[in-house]
Amino acid sequence: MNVMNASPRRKELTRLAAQLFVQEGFDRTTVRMLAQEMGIKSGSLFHHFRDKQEILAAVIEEGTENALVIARDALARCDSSASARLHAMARAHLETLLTDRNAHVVALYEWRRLDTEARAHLSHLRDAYEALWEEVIDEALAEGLVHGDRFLVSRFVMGALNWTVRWYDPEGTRTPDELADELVAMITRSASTP
Amino acid sequence: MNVMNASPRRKELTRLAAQLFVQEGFDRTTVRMLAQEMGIKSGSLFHHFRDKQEILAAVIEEGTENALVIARDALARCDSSASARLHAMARAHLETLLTDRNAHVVALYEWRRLDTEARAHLSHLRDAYEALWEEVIDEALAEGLVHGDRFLVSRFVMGALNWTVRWYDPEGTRTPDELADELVAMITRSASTP
DNA sequence: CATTCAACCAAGCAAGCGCTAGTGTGAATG
DNA sequence: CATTCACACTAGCGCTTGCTTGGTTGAATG
Repeated sequence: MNVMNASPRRKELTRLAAQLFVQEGFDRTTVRMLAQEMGIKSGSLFHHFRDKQEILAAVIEEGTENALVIARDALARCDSSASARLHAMARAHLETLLTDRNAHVVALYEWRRLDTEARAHLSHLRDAYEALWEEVIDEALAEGLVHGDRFLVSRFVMGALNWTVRWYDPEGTRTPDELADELVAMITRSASTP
Repeated sequence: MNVMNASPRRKELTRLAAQLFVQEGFDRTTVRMLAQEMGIKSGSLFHHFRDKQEILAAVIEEGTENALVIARDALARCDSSASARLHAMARAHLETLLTDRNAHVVALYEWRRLDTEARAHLSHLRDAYEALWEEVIDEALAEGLVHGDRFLVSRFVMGALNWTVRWYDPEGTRTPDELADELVAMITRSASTP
């Protein structure tokens, strides 16, 4: 078996699995469907993954790790004003969400299908990502850019952003960046009225 | 068979099904599990519902119809200012979402499992509900209570509200009404700065 | 040139799935 | 009193599921 490593083949298989999981949902995606999409037989699948659950974990892990990297990069690259950082974070969030869409839809919708150990491991990744958000929100609150409870604000913002995977049309007129800016504008116009 | 009617027995079974669908997900919930939860044998289930799909449709239909009724009542009961209507709509949304939680979680997460005809029928219900939202948002925009694109604003707001089912704790300190008011406050403080 | 090894396949098992067929009730209806 | 009806049961059919087993490749390694 070839578990626990990150061979290029495994990465490619993970990408294909993400697509199928989005199309059909995790439970309705059979190992035979996965194998066919990958151009192999169903038995061969278990050379790369211990079981079906591990494929799901691999998909979610990849997506969340990417999100973390992109968000950290974006924050490191922008200047240190609360406004710039808030914009950067929102843009980074939508960028990952909509370009690496499959993995994130799976993470959002199939999280509960993870078994206990996988969930424990991935929870840390997700928490690290959400910590970035709360940090940025804290700065925005401190500068009076937004008002309200830090917990509530970050949940509302993440809700609004994550919901976009349900309606956003990449062929439409708006870019993800414009979307992010509009949301930030919606919640920060209150800045000048204390 | 007893399909297409709304016997009290069927209503009760639908409520139980909603709970199981939330706990396990639609696909992982077997007809045998449903039957056991209902205190009957699996075969008897098909006296009340044509097939498993119809149980899902029943769950979602009930939830959406309730949401419509509650939202219309709330709008009819408040005064006609844009602010009052916006608050009423947000409160009504969270009230249904969090008290009739099971049905709505199913509607949000298992929508794609509906077959074509059921989806067509339920789409109308959902559209009617979303139309209420856009109406209220339009009024808020007209009065300068919020700014931005009507389409975007309503999507962002619904995203923020629907996301609450993922983190809201009914045992916590905040009531749904307070939550709704805080969200409205977050996006309307911009009113006095044109 | 022998060995190793990742990658694959063919075949199939045991369990579980949605659903059906046929039957038995006790209460309401005519 | 005969009939109907809603509701439940038993038994199981036909199929799909995730996964295992044992064996075959063709390229890389020493």
